[in-house]
Order: sequence, then structure tokens, then C-alpha cells
Amino acid sequence: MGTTGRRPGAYVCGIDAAMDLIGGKWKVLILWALHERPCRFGELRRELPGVTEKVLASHLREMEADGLVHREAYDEVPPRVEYSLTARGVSLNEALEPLGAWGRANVPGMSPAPGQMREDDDVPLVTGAA
Amino acid sequence: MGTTGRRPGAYVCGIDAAMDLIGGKWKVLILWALHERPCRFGELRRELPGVTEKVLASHLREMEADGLVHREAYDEVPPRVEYSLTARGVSLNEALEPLGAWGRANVPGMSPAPGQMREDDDVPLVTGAA
DNA sequence: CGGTATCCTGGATGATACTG
DNA sequence: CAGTATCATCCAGGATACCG
Repeated sequence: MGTTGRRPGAYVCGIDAAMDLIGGKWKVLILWALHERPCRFGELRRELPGVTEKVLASHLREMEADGLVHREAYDEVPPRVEYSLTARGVSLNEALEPLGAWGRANVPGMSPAPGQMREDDDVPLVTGAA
Repeated sequence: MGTTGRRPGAYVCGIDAAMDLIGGKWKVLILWALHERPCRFGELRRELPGVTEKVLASHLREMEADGLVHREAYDEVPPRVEYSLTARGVSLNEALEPLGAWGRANVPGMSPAPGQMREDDDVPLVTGAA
């Protein structure tokens, strides 16, 4: 699933183990969107400009299998499904924090034109949770 | 270069910006190895079981271009080249710390058989650099 | 030793169409 | 709305061979 293709328990260090869970092209963005608020499938799709249903669904299923995302299906008509982060997902997101900060500080092309940016770029910076 | 293919400055958040720099299959491992000590090309190759020269060279060139790795070529016979981390590389490595800790704690298949593991799994945890 | 030059492949990603 | 099914594509990564 990940980027490394090193899945079968042959990880060299914790980082590439974690990387395998977020290696998908949209996974950190999903984590990101979901950490804001639970989202329905369609909402999520709108949050991630350019993702296709197939890929989104597939990523979501993988992340669910990895225990990062919780899927709640309501048996209604029309159907409604809500995705949210599990505690594990939240903690992963927090572990990703410093990397995000580093990227914001060190990667050019991050400074977005005002009105063009996602304001939610300032994150909680929690340290107490899992 | 990265995993996202979102390079041209169209990053959604700092995390995927950073991810783009470490998305290569061996990049975090290179960062990892180099944070231990500067390495020659051949050493590096031995550190990363399974990497090919082409890919290693290519990753190294990208990381050099990204300002993460410094390449020092000594004009000797036989040729000698030493790779080391730049301050930027060191700081990225540090930003990766929490993710590594998360992976070690949360991903099964990480608990290595004694003697099979890399003991260098405990890292400096420096906070003052870069 | 420290690479570069080619060719090739798998699998992740994308496009499109269809369904309960 | 929330997906699944199929087919097409792209390219990072790998294999191999050769060079200064």
C-alpha cells in the first residue's frame, strides 16, 4: 500500500513503517481534512481537488484497515456515510505536525496567495494525546 | 520526485510539501544512515539492503538539489566521494522524529528480533539545530 | 570506486461508465 | 449519495551493462 513496498514487516525503522501508512498520494490530505471535522464521502472529494472516487474510496478503505479512519454508515435513503479519524489517526496526525511545520518553513511554493490558501494551516499543536 | 506528484508549488499543506522531499523509496533511509555519520557511496549502498546504484545515485542527486544532502568529492585515485547531511537535512530528520516514534509504537512488524534490529533506533532528539 | 546509459516492469493513479 | 467495475497511463524503481 505504501510507497516503500516494504510492507511485510521488514521495516528498517519506525519512520518508513509510518510512511507506509501515509504513502498514498492523498492520504495525508485525507488525514488533514478529517482532523478538521468528520466528512461525508462527497465532502471529502470536494476537499481534495483532483482526486477520483476510485482512488478516494481505495485510500479510505486502506486507512480504515490500518485503523486510522472510522467509517460510519447510516442506513438511510439517500445513503449517508461519515468518515472520521480514530484515536490512532489523530495521534498519527499529531506525529505529523513537526513535519508539517518543517514543510511550511522550509519548502518554497508553500506561501499561498491570500484567499488562495487553506487557513486551517495553523494546527492545534497538541502534545498530550496518544 | 515525491510521491504526490504535486511538486510545482501546488502544495495543499506543509506536510505534503515535506512528503515530496522524502517520498522516494529510500530517502528516509538515506537521511537515517547519513544522520549517523557521513558515508561514501559504496557504504551507503551497503547500508540500504536492496537499493540499486541507479536509484541510490538518483535519490542522492535529488536530495542534493533539495538541499538536504551535501556531496563532497575528493579528487583522488581511486575516487572518493562523501555524502553528509546539510543543516536542512538534519532539521528535516529531526522533524521526522515523532513520526518515527509513532511508527515504532504503533506499527506491528517493527519489533525486531534482537540482533536483527538496528540499534541506532534511538536518536538524538536534538532540538537546537537548524 | 563511483557512477551513467538503457531497457523494462509493476502497481499506483486516473478516466469513464454504471449501480443500489 | 456513495460507491464499484474496467480500462488506460504514467513513471518510480529495478536489472544489466558499460565508463572515467
